[in-house]
Amino acid sequence: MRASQLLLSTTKETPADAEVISHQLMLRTGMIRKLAAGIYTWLPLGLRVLRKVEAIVREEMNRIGAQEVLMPAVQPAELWQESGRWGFYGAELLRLKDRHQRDFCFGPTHEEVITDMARREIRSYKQLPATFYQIQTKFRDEPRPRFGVMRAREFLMKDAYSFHIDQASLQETYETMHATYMRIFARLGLDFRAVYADTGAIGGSGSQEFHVLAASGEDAIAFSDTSDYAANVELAEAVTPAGKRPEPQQPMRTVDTPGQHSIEEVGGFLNITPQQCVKTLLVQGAKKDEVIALVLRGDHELNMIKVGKLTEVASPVTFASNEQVRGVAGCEPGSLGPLGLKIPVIVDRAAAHLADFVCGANQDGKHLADVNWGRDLPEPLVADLRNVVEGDPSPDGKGKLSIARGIEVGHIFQLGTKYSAAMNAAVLDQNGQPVVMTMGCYGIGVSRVVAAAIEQNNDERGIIWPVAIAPFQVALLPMNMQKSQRVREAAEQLYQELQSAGIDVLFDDRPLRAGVMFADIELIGIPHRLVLGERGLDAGTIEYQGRRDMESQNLPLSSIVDFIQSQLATAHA
RNA sequence: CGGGGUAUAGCGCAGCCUGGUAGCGCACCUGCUUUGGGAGCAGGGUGUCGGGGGUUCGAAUCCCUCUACCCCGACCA
Repeated sequence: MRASQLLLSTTKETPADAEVISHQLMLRTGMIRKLAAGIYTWLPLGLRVLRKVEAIVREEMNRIGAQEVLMPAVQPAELWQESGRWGFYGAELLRLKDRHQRDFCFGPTHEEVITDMARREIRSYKQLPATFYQIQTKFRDEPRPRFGVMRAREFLMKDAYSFHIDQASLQETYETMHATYMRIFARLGLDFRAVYADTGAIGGSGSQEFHVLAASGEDAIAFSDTSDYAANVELAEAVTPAGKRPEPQQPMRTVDTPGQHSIEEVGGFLNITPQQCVKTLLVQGAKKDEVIALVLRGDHELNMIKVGKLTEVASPVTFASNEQVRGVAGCEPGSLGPLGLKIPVIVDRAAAHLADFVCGANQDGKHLADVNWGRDLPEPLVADLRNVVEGDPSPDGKGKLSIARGIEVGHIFQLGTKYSAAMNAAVLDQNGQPVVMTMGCYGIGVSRVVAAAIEQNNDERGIIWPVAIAPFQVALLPMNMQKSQRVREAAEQLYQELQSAGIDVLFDDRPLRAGVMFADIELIGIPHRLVLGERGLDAGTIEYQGRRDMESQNLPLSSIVDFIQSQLATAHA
């Protein structure tokens, strides 16, 4: 494509409201423009990238025999009432009324529509298993859209749904899909991890997320340094510490800690580490007006997902008010401790493994030291309450955990019969008996992938696209083409040759100074750059520089097309 | 939803406190020069100062109100 015919709206300045680098660069390069909060127009440059991501996803879906469909964005309320989600989904569901005052929603996901389609079209077990997918615009009325297309309200998603006669068949397709996702994200050129995950609002049993690793990621993921175990920190189990709990060494004593509240303050004051302290948090119980105490080691963080699943605790997890704390313990939150509380106390595995620890005395300005379970207070009720931390043993027993940040770009679920049972989607089995179909669902955030790729691949000059999804593979920059007939002719000829070789080339034929061209091409992140000038023509050479290269190199003009092809082939290997 | 903030040219901002002329940089248009790393000179304003109401002789500026957007906490691809 000729740059003179491309709407190339690059800017030097960064828009004030863009927080993360991918959002800034997508705006500066002119890939997207905001129309409203969380709603974006894809300009030509951005759409080229989006289409390339789509193409790879589509190819890989087709390769495993998934069939492409296109379902409506606007869906009738009846289907959602049937599945029970019209009431359950909440404010995130954008609801509409038509002129007859009938209720509709703009689809945030398509389990209902596909299940309805399947129950009408699929009659026999002989038609199973079957997988359908679409690449389509979704709308989720996020409470807080941010980071550009990373967390938009309107976004492009590939969603696939599989139907099965039984769990074994689902398991098979789920594993195929897992392998396909691995291929897709590898082909996209991304550094990613598949991790075990919570199932959230979609529901179902088994579930894995695919995360692009990036420091700005909104999720924390834990993975083993020796096995392939990886899980979202929300889910990763903090295992019971190895070995026996140490024996008590010292008698319990009360210490004055005037004005010391936080673990850091108390630890600093008593000259001990946070690992020797426990902290006590009070949350609302599952029963009305009940308060539950949770005890963690001082250096650990509460995991709201794990705690929310405890039968004793109200979900979502809500902290007790200061009034409730005073009512229960007779002190401020900073002096809470597990001794003598008249409410249920649940202790994290690591905290339960401590001996001679420090805790609040339930009396302002005082703490207890050298406290021991089973001696100074009863043996506790123990549960996994905390987020895993760097260095924790891996739950699979192999190696230690590392923590990394990730951007969730894909999620695969084993749904079971959650929707098919609610909507009575059944087929006849060998015996002519109706059997409710078992389902799986599989999503990829196509527009989010674009942002994630930038988040992972950029430098101070701009984006560095993986070749597979770059808007153009090669940029051809003629120097001073307006003045030099020779450069013009050579550039036009090379442009034709590159195109004939099937290379996606951006020919910068704009009448601009060299510096402007260089800056633009680097900003928009084209992986390979060719610079053609008088000097090179005299020597029969052309200047080549990869986007990540420090230096350019002069190569023979006669074989440059072959050279570029070999570069592109290497990138795909 | 809870808490905080912003709204002035396409973008980034000043002006507001102390009411009186609409301003700067970038971008954009015209001309000349320049031409391998975001050029220089000269000329050009493209604006409902977010909307509505009020105070005033006079409002970007003061008051009321509405809206939109952004940031910090509970969700998701």
